Amino acid sequence: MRHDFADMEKKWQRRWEESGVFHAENGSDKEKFFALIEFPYPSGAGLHIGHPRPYTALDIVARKRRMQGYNVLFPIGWDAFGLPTENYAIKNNIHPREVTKTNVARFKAQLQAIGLSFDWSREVNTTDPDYYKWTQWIFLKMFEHGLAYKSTMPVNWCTSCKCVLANEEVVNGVCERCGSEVVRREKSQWMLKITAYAQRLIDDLDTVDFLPRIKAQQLNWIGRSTGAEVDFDTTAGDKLKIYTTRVDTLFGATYMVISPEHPYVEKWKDRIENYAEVADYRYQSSKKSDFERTELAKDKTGVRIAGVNAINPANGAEIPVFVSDYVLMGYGTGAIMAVPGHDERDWEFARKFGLPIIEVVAGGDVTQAAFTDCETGTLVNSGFLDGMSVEEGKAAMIARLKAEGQGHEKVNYKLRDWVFSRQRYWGEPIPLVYCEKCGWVPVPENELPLRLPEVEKYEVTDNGESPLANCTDWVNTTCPRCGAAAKRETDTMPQWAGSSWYFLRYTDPHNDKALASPEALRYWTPVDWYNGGMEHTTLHLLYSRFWHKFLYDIGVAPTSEPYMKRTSHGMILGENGEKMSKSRGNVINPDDIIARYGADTMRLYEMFIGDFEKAAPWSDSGIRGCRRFLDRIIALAERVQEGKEYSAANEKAMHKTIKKVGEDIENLKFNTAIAAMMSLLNQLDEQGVNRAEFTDFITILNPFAPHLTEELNERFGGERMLAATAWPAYDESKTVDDVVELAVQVNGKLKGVITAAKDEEDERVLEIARADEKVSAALAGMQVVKSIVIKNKIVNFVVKPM
RNA sequence: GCCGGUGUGGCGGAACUGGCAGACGCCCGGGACUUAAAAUCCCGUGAGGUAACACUCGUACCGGUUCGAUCCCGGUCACCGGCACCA
Repeated sequence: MRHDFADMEKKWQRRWEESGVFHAENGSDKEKFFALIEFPYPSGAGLHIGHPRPYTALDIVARKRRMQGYNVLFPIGWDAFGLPTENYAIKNNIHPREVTKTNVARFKAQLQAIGLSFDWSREVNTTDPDYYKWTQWIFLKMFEHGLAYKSTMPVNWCTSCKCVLANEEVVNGVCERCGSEVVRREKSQWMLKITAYAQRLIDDLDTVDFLPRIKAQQLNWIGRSTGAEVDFDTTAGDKLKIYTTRVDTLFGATYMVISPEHPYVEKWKDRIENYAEVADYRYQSSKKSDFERTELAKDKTGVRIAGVNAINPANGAEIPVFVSDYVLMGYGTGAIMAVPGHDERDWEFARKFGLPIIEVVAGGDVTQAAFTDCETGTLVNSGFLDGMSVEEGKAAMIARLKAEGQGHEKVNYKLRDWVFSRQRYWGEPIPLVYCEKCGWVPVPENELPLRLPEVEKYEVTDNGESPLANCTDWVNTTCPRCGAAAKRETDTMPQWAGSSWYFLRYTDPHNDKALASPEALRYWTPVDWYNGGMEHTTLHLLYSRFWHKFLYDIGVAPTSEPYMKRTSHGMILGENGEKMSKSRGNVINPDDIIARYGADTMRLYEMFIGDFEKAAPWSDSGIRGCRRFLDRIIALAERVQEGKEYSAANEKAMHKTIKKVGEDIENLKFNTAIAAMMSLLNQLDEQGVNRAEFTDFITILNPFAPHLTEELNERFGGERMLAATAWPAYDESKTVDDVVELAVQVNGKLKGVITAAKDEEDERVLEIARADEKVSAALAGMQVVKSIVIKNKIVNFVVKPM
């Protein structure tokens, strides 16, 4: 029999859509299950072969849960604002809206061809004004609550995109998107105060089921450290506040360093004897990009501030103050005490500038290298701390500083506030108006969405302003508060905005009164299972957790965490084991694969290709094995014996496989689930199969290869679609064998395999084992010192020569 | 440097968290069917060794614990991912 996969697959995709079997139901009293995949950015390149891997995985989970009676929400949408679309639009002179429309249509057709069980009636698009109305609304709420603020600060400026980037978007000093150089620039930006949520973002990780490596990466990114702030008196008559994690080494502080951007450079201007030199150093540093500043890190630079010294509060010593760009303004207080004996950077700096190095923790040789071990050292040369461990020393020093009003404990985070402005066209307009009299005033809620105006050109203006700045009709408005002439904010939001809350919209996507109704949110959220790429761990995943916590705080979201469970998939690599890319010429196009093998085969292969969580190279011959598997099932269908008798062997295999496939799906072990079904096919092929057995088989295969299994089910007169059929139950007692094989070892070396009844008495098992020919040969002339029987598994005779 | 992970046949990968290493698939070899090829089906396939058995070795490397280690412990090496002048 020949199968026209293309027609057959289209037919079932149509049937599913017409029947609405995959529609999630609001207001149901069934138990819900919310499965979520990261909605794609509809790029011009079309769907990548990597997309279907996570999509199919959660599709399998969703299909199975539906068959198990859950009310399943498995939605899809488009994360469609963003630079690539805008750049393409500029280059080809097409409106970004049109580009988006085209790309979405293409993506949609491609996704539908895979047979994913999305509820297409809930499709969302971040560029739809009915959607971004609520993105703007959330921003305004944050503004109201003081979490959105404007700040002039050094920002990452991509020289090619002509756009500000968040720290997260700068990778190794270059733009994550285009790879161009990123420099620092002073700009006035909208910021979101994610740092206010740092501790909660850490703490609540304990309440969710994320892969350990995801939690570890988030913790790392947030970068909490516990230390102390200490005030140093200065000869300028003021106090210089520093942050340190090693207060125990205070006696070893022999100089201070402040960042070039530190405000004291200006504050002390009149006292600094070499101000010109200091100012020049500051200017030189400001010209360096972050990349240069860190890459050239090995060689420390700096300038001593002549005319101001600091007093070490531990011992009253007067110590010099330097400016150096190895101290960053953005972390701690922008100033440090330098303890060259016990900090590598300080040690290098001290060496270069000939500064004293004092050992205050014994255990190393500070003339050779900084001794940074906190576990083993004992404090020395430290007055009242002498003899203490590092930990004891910290506590004692903090107590004393507190008593003297010179310092206190302090927790710091590496996490910075989120730079939220983009000088670009294709993003959500920031709904604020600047009035000379009233300052920043929100656009009234009833005027949302604040739509993107039509403009002629999307290019950034030469001075780095958003293209919206040229749109004077739109920019010039009146103040919502006082009615005076005012100007709109012309920056737009970053791509991360729309994706920070999209999953909430799915619960009630057409609501025009709220981002979603409280009932829908209460029923559907949190997301039960969210799968996505590791590359989003510190960006999207953290941002959306932050937004969700805020929505929780203002009573919109019912839970403080958005996602109960987060898993991650590995990339699909090219056949040569390298990352797929046009330049490497190893790109596989999903359209071609579907045309050649069918969607079921592609689904199956992407699940069989390897460990779901790890990267795996594509293999053209590997996928043929999966197609062969389906062909063999079609062949087996021809040989189904109506009314074939009950077969104990088949029954056992069935129950075992149903159990294994069910469990493997829940554990992301799709590869072994498929292997188990391949084994089952081998068994049924040999033993013959009756209709009931065959039906159970295609039912558990249905989530993996939904089209073919529906077709076969229909051919066998199945009354309803497999998609609407119950997931088969298994009988635990029928998954266990009543006769088991045991390996028999002599001194740990395998000598033979015996069969015995399950849970057979140890004595009897030993008897059978001794009777085995090879075993008895191995035991001949030996004295058995010990006999070990592990139930249903193994027998081991420990022997020595007689 | 810090954090996380990985290392198993020619290849992708299995192995109930201490119990027959290599499931399942790919590739490859042999055979059947065919005028022939493709497709399909059957057999074989970790390495050494043997006429065939036997036997020996084998989960990156070295050592340890154990009746028994891919799994646990100590050390070494290699690779991948994240962070990184964060005091």
